[in-house]
Amino acid sequence: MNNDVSENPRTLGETVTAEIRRKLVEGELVPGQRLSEAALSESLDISRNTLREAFRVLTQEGLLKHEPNRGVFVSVPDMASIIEIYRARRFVECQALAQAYPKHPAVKRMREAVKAAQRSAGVPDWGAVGTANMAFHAAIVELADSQRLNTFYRHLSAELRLVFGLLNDAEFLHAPYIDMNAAILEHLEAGRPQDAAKALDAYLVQSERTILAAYARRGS
Amino acid sequence: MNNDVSENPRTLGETVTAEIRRKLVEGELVPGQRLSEAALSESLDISRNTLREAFRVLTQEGLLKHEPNRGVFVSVPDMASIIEIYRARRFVECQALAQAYPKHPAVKRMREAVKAAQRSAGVPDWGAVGTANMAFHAAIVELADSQRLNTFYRHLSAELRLVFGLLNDAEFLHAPYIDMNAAILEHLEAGRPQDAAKALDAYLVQSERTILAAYARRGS
DNA sequence: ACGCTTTTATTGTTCAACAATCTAATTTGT
DNA sequence: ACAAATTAGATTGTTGAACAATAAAAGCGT
Repeated sequence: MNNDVSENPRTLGETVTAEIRRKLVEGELVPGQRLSEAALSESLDISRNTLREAFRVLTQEGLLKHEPNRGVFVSVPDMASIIEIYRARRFVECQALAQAYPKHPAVKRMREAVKAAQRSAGVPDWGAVGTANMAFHAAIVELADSQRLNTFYRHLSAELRLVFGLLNDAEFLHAPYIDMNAAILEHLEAGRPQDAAKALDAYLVQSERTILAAYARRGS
Repeated sequence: MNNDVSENPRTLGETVTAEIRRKLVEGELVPGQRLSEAALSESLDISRNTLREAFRVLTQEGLLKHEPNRGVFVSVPDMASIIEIYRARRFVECQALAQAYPKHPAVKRMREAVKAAQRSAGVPDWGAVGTANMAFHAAIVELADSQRLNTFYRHLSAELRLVFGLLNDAEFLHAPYIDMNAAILEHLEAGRPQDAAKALDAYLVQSERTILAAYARRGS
């Protein structure tokens, strides 16, 4: 069906969609915020119609919420969403890892992500650590060799970054997991995908707990 | 994040999106067909801008393909897509079934789908059998208790219906699977989710082969 | 038949307008 | 003062027309 995932944005609409998406995942637009068509279209120097097309795409991706006749808002992740996202993550990632072929090309990307995370942790640059961490998990999903699953996971990740934006310090969110990722990779490369999946599951359970706790006491 | 899946279409744009989606999955619009903005907007009696918003949504769902400056086309499933879709189906469905709780509410929906399929097979109404069959598999995914996975699977299903539209007789596509579904359900209800998952995997492998074969000799 | 220009049709994008609807302020009744 | 009803204001929903940008088709000379 030739659905290329995201080739070079060609049209203005695609460009602006990517731009708004960036602002969303980088926290420039915060959850709950209402995105006025008039204001945003003017600030981006595009027409309302073009902006509305971008809104539809990003709403479909779960980053925006459209309330008819009221406007579009940046999605506000609640606890249920966080639990939901992690449930889906465990579902997809663990299964992908458990049935992985240890010499799959994506393993190389996992390895590089681990190294990048360790490097950035030494600087330290926790933002970069977070990025590397997400690349690691995206690579895990790639093990399943499914374009559609990859796209699905990308949307999950983007929603999760919305959650991160709600929290503050990224350090304790990512720091503990560098070693766990390394261990998971080791299991996989040693031909023990089941152990890798088990370690990943533990990772995700702990991560979910940490995020939920941070979410519960956010703002303090 | 409150992303309601598909409440009653309120705005015209949402209504027309649903209408075009229906035409796509019901085969009224066939793969490869180009959807002219001028023609379609006039036939639906809506403006081009509203139509374009609908196009963006349906493109995101994988039903349409957007080629900048050329137009939007109904996605043309090729063999690679079929294989991809089935890979994702096996991934999601088998995992959902394997870890299912035998008393999950979705089991009831599975049971009803099986009964509906058997009833329609007696009529016979193979279109209805196909619909019931898809409901059965959607219910399997519901076992995983993930809204996001459900949405993902709904998109997979819609793409698959595009494939069906490419083929002709629906009978042999669905008829053999009524009993297999019943067997899967029995395994699950008897508390043998692993066996159910195994049977489902066999089901999907066979279904994929059948579809691919029919696809290869389509038009004959 | 081939490569090149020109024409034509379609999409991309904007703008202005108005209808429909929500929100907030104001008025009104008690 | 307070609640309900009304009004006014702002925003979204939708349209139609317009023009620019691009791609497909047609023409043309060789």
